[in-house]
Amino acid sequence: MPWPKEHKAQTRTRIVHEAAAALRERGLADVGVAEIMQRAGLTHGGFYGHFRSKDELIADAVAHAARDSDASLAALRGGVPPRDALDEATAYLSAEHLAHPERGCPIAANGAELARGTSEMRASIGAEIRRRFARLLELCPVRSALARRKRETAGALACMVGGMVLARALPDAEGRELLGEVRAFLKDALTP
Amino acid sequence: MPWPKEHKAQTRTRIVHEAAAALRERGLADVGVAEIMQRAGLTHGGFYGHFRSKDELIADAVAHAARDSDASLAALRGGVPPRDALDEATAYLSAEHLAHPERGCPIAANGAELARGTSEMRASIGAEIRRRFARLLELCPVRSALARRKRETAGALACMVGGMVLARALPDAEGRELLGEVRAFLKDALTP
DNA sequence: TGTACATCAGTGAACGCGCGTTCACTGATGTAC
DNA sequence: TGTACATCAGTGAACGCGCGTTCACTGATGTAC
Repeated sequence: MPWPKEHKAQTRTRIVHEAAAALRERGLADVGVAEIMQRAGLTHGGFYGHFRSKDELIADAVAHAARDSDASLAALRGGVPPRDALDEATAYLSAEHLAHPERGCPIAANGAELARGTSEMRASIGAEIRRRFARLLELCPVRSALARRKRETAGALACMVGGMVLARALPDAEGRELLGEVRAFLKDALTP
Repeated sequence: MPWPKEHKAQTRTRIVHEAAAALRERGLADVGVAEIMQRAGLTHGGFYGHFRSKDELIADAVAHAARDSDASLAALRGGVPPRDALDEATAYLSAEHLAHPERGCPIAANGAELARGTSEMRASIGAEIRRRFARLLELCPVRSALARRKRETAGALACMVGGMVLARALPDAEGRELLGEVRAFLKDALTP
C-alpha cells in the first residue's frame, strides 16, 4: 500500500467537512464541486475518486453536519449536557446559532431542499430528524405520560426549526427578537 | 395601443402564477425560466419583456404565493374565517398542506433559500412573515397581555413553519403523524 | 366600410458561462530485493 | 542501506449540457383615413 493507511479516508473526511459547512451556509445548488474541493485544498478532478456523485456527497455531508451541529450546540452550553428539552431548545434558538448556519442545524439550513432531493438525501435528513426527536424525547420529564412527552418533543422540535428558518429570513435585529419570543413561548409551553 | 389594454398585465400575472407554483414545488434553483414560460403557454424569449431577471420574478412570485397560500388555507376551512390562532394553525398543519407545497406557504417551501437570496427576495419573504405574524396576532384573545399574545403568535408561527418543513422531509405517514403531534402540542400550549 | 399602417407582445436562434463529470497523466509513497 | 518498482491519490484539461440572457424578427392587433 503506497500511501499511509488512513490517508484517503482522512482526505474524504476533510472534503465532507468542508462540504457540510459550505452547503449549510449557501445552499445545495449554489455550492459547486470545484469550490468544495478548493476549500479542502484539492482540485476538482480528484472528487470522483472519493464520491460517485455530488448527490452522494450531499447525503454524506448532512450526516456529518448533524454530528457537527450537536458539538456546536454543546459548546454553546459550555459543554454541559442539557438538563431538559427547554435547555436544549434555548441553545438552539440562540443568536449564535442564528448567525452561524455553517456550523448549525442542517434541518433549518437545508431541510426543504433536502426534502426535494434524492432518496439518499431524504434518508439522511430523515435519520437526522429521528435522531434529534429521540434525543429530545429523552430529555422530557419521565414522569409524564408518553403521549404528552411525544407531543412536547414534536412541538419543541417544530419551534426550533421553524423559529430558526423565520429568524434567518428576517433582518438581524428582528430575527433575534423573534427568537426571544419563541424561547419565551417554549418556556411557558414546556413548564407544567 | 395595438393590444387590448390589460393584455400584457394578464400575461405577466399568468407567468408569476405559474412560477409561484413551480418554485414552491421544486425549489428556486431547479426551476428554469424556460420551464416557467412553457407552463404559462409561452416561449422563453418573451420572458425579459416582463421581468428584468429571474431573481426579480422570484421576488414577485413569493408575494403572489403568499396571497395564493392564504386562499388555499381559507378553502381548507371551508371559506370560514379562522376563529382563533389555533384554528389557523390547524389548517396550516393539515395533511392537505403537507401534500401540496405548490399551493401552500412559501416560507415553509422556500424560506431558507430566500433568506440566502437577493435583497429583493429577502424583502419579499420578510414582508410575508410580518404579514402572517400580524394576522395571527389579531386572532389571539384580546384579553391577554400584549407580551403574551406576541409570544404565542411567534411560537405558533414557528411551530407551523417548522412542523411543515419537518413533515415534508419525512416519509408520508411519518410526516402526517408528526403534524398531528404538533397540532396537539399547539392545542395544549394555546389553551389557557 | 375597407385598407394601409404603426405598434409591440411574443418568437426562436444564438450567446457565453459555469456546472457535473471523465480521463489520460503525474508524482509521492511503501515495498521488494 | 540503497535503488528500482508498482501503486494509486491527486492533477488539470476537456467534455457535453443546460442555464440565464440577448436580439433580430414576426405577426396579431387597434387606429387613422
